[in-house]
Amino acid sequence: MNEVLPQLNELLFSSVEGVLVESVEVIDTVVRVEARTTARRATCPGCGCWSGRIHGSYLRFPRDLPTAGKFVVVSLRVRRFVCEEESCERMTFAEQVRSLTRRFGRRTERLRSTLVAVGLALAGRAGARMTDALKVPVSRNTLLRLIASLPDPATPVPRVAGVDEYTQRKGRVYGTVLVDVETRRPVDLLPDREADTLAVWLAERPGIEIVCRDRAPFFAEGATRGAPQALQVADRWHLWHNLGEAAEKCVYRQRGCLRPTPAQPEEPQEEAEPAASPWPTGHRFAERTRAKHATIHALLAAGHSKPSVARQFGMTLNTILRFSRAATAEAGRFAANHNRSAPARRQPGPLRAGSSPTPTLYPKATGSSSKPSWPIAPS
DNA sequence: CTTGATTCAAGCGCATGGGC
DNA sequence: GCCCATGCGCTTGAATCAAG
Repeated sequence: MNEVLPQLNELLFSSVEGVLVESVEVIDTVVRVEARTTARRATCPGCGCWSGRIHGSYLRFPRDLPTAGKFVVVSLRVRRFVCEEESCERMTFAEQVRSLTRRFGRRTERLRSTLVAVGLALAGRAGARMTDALKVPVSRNTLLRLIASLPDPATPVPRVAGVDEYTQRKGRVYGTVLVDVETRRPVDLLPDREADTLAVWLAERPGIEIVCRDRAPFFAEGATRGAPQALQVADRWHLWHNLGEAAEKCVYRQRGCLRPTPAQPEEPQEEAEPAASPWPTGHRFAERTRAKHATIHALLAAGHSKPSVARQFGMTLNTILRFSRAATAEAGRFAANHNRSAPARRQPGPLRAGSSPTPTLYPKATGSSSKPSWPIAPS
């Protein structure tokens, strides 16, 4: 056996210095490797000083990469050293084996890097299934945590920066996502969607030549202040989105010109009333708006004031007024979008530096509503 | 110097809830 | 049904202290 151990040592820890294999035992599906550290000294993680004064030792059981399809557990005896530096806060410290262990680590570094590679390639659930096949099973949460703990990769300053908002919790918490439009890769995430935050981020990257954004006033202001040298353009998605909304509302306004479909004699007639709504039954948005409309009317009927209802819903008073005047939720919804056409609005389209849409048309992120739709220019 | 007991904190798996 | 964030409780390593 003594002749085999050096070969096992070379096989199992060829890239690890300071570890000596003492025995290898196979129990069913588990390979248990007993090993110990051999270094005479270790550096204190607190002060960085070397110490050779041993305080004690204990066993650690880091999981390792599988061997021949069997789970491998290393029974590693590590020592605790006494830190002899008087100014150091630590009295003792445990030694770590470079490229094998880390503080609080329950896996060897090579197993950790393998799991990171699986996580990066397959992400949570698929990655977890793959680790089962690789005989190193971990949960999907563990893979995601490993990826999250990686340092952020260095990203070059984009020439064309895409700016849009994202939601951490829909209707409540919004942030800003920045994308390199040319490589189509995300560059950074900002914790909010404030003009100041975006302006600071852009000002730190003077190489940006074009800012591609939606028409939110806080993005317009942030881009104008932070990257005055950059050309600001509207992104394609919002142009199509605005166009689609405009077409939808135009058709709705002219619905009176549409000839009614001849009633089919065999179909039940009681369905005629719900069909008057442009929203499909069961649609989440439609049901939510109908419920909101009914609740607002109920509260007003119960004697609550409109400002009080507005506070309870986290809406502006104008929105409550529109709902209170509307006989149906559908009327309230479209009144909410169409009755605001009094001030002149800009058409969607390329935006020059310094230009910004009318700020009052886009409510601030107050944590009360979901992302509002953009107002449409009057036809 | 060694050993054992104790406490604290990090790592981990699981359950749950919200959003889509 | 899937994805993701979050919280909870358990396990285990780190750190400290006391006793032999």
